[in-house]
Amino acid sequence: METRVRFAPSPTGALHIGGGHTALFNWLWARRTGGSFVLRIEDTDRDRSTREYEETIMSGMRWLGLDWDEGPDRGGAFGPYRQSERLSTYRENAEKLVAEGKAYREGDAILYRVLPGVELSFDDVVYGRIETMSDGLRERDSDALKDIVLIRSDGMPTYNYAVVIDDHFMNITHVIRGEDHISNTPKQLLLYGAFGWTPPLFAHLPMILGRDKKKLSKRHGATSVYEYRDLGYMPDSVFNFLANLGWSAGEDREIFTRQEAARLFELSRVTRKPAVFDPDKLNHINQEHLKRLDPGARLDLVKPFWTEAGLPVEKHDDAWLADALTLMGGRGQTARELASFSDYYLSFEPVKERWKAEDISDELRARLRSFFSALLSEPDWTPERLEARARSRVEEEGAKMKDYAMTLRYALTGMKVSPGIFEVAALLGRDEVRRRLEFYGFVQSSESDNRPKGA
RNA sequence: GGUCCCAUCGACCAGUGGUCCAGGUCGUAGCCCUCUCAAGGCUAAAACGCGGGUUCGAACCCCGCUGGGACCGCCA
Repeated sequence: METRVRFAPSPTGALHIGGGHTALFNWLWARRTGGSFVLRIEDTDRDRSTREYEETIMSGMRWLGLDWDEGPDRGGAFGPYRQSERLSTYRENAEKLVAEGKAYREGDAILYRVLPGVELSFDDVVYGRIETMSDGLRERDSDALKDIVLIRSDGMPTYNYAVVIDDHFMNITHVIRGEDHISNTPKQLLLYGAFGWTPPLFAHLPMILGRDKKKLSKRHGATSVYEYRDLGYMPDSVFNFLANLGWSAGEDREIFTRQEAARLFELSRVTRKPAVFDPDKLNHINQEHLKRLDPGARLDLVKPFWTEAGLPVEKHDDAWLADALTLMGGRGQTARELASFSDYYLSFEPVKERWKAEDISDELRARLRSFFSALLSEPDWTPERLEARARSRVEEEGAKMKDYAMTLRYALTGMKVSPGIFEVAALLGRDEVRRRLEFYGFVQSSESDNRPKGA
């Protein structure tokens, strides 16, 4: 039988980390088994559900690379895929239970009568055997059994009822959802029993917690997947990171692509312990994915952040910019960081803002002038030659490389950290290096008139 | 209060009765490299919550305790 799984968010907000995690595991299982991934919108809460959120959730899923086979936007053989469009199905089936005496009306609502002594145990794919009785379905602080509302007074179905109807009629084989739904499962099982339907397999996923071990919420900072996109994380990284929460590929594999994960995924390897969301680990995973990117792709990723910072991206040639990013090496854990760490390639402005060359004595300035003019006169403008030239100068003077290299670094980048400064100088080109050094008074302006050959 | 779930380094995972004085990764610390910072290489500190069983033998099985968490809405 074909595997059919579903992700069923309610469109009352953006796609959150927890929802993304659930969607991801459903996707993984569908792809792993060659089955179908259904997107169903649970919009029975009229007050909070909007089409806009529905769209936001779908684009959040697309950003993560989670494509679905059936859904409100693309249809399918088991539609409609919005609960608000399935009202008649809910009503008809509830009426059936009323006719059989299993449910009753109360005003405009329909409630299912909970009988005591009904065994509601099930074998969870990840949690194993879970034993419960209908006797546990009580009202808070009460001994009375609580009947289950099927249809509300406003005509809308309740969550616990709608899921059962939908999962049944959509032929869902595996219900993969958060652990917070374990305690809803017995109620749903009761309804499957009432209809005489075979329930799907249930696989509950561990919760994702914040640093304080509490359920992830707004208090913990970024919680929607889009916030991570805006922070400069790659979808591949967020995917990879989320996949490692509650599951491991085994063989010490931690960094992988969606396709690799889909090939390796096993529901039986899902953990039961709630997992704490660790931003440091996400950073690391993002850095790994960033490193694996080819220069062109990395450039595409970083460009928007340069543009956002007001840097003149169009003034430079793509290949050159890609080289600059390659030179950045492993620096920067996100595209945003990488963009900010590399601004000096695109413009001298931020450099000037960061560094004023204030604490340079006249004596030092004189030495720097002589050093930098020697450097600028180097005919072969390559990192190797520049460094060799600098070294011999340093040796002659009995000075330290650090003194000159750091000043050069400040003058070219305005930062105290950067890639090898001779590499940076080589890439920037002789003219640009001269311009920056002149600005700080480390080179006589007149020198630009008798510049050496090859400039 | 009731029902249910969980319990390995600070964090994420590995581990399914002996090969575990517990392994990998992030983070942390140190060293190497070095013009700086990353990256890279090397090293270190760091955990089976507690108590009982079962067994020749338990991180792995059972019970209790403790500690976390979820749910108990005409929200989903």
